Amino acid sequence: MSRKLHTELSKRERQIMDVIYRKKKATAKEVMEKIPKPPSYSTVRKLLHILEQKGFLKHVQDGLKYIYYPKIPHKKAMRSAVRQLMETYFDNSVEEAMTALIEYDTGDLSDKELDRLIHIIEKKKREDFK
Amino acid sequence: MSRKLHTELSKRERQIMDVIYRKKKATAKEVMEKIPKPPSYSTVRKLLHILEQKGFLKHVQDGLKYIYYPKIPHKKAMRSAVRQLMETYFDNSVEEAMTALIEYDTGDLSDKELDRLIHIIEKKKREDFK
DNA sequence: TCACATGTGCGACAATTTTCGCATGGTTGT
DNA sequence: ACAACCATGCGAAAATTGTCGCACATGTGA
Repeated sequence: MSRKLHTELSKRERQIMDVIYRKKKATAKEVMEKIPKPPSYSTVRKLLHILEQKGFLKHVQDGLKYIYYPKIPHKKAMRSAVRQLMETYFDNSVEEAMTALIEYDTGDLSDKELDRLIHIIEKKKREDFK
Repeated sequence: MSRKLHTELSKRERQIMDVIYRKKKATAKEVMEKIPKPPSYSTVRKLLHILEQKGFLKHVQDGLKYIYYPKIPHKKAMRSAVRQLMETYFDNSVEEAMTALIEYDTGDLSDKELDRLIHIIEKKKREDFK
């Protein structure tokens, strides 16, 4: 049932899913506000409805309105997106992806955080020994 | 001219671009073979043509056939994809992304490579001092 | 209780995407 | 020279996606 999030959605559908994964949850109104070149409220609602039918979203009623949540959990969707990216741009090389990530840094990676990253890697090293 | 690769393509178009970024270059036939639930050869060629018109691909003639290349260079497209992923799933936290990456590792990250990663980070640390 | 604001559901139309088949043209081997 | 093969280009139809407006429901406050 859990279809392929990253190859089976249309343009608008993906934009909406992205918003919801970013915000963790959202109402139709919020989605509309976050979408590039937003269509009408009506349209956004329709798309949300369709995404729910397709099994990518679920909703909870909150007073009058619906709050939409991803049906595929954040972590699982993230993993699938990472795999997709790794395959497409990094030929599955973790090292290359790492390097790109460090370069991605927009200047807010503090010294302390860099140290923490080193720790993470060292921990991984030790784990691999077992 | 260089449109937004990751929000402005249709489903099939993205599938095709993904194949080409993976393989660095490809003929219509190769693309067809790599695509999920492939349509006819004819269709793939048409899509390639459209993508070229839209400015996402260019081709070079090789004897009879066309070899397609991405017009937006691999590195630039990669950065844009990484940014997109970082925003959607990691709230722009490099540290969290790192952790996910290390977990992604399927066991082929050798000790030596882990050391190299540490070096990369330390280099970054030193650079930041300037 | 009645206007009003804020929601949803749905049907119908518009636009875009996706598909394919057919015409055509260059290459190769005989 | 001419099949047979491989490739491209293009037009038109089918399928999907995207859009919106209208009808209806619920909560709110004068």
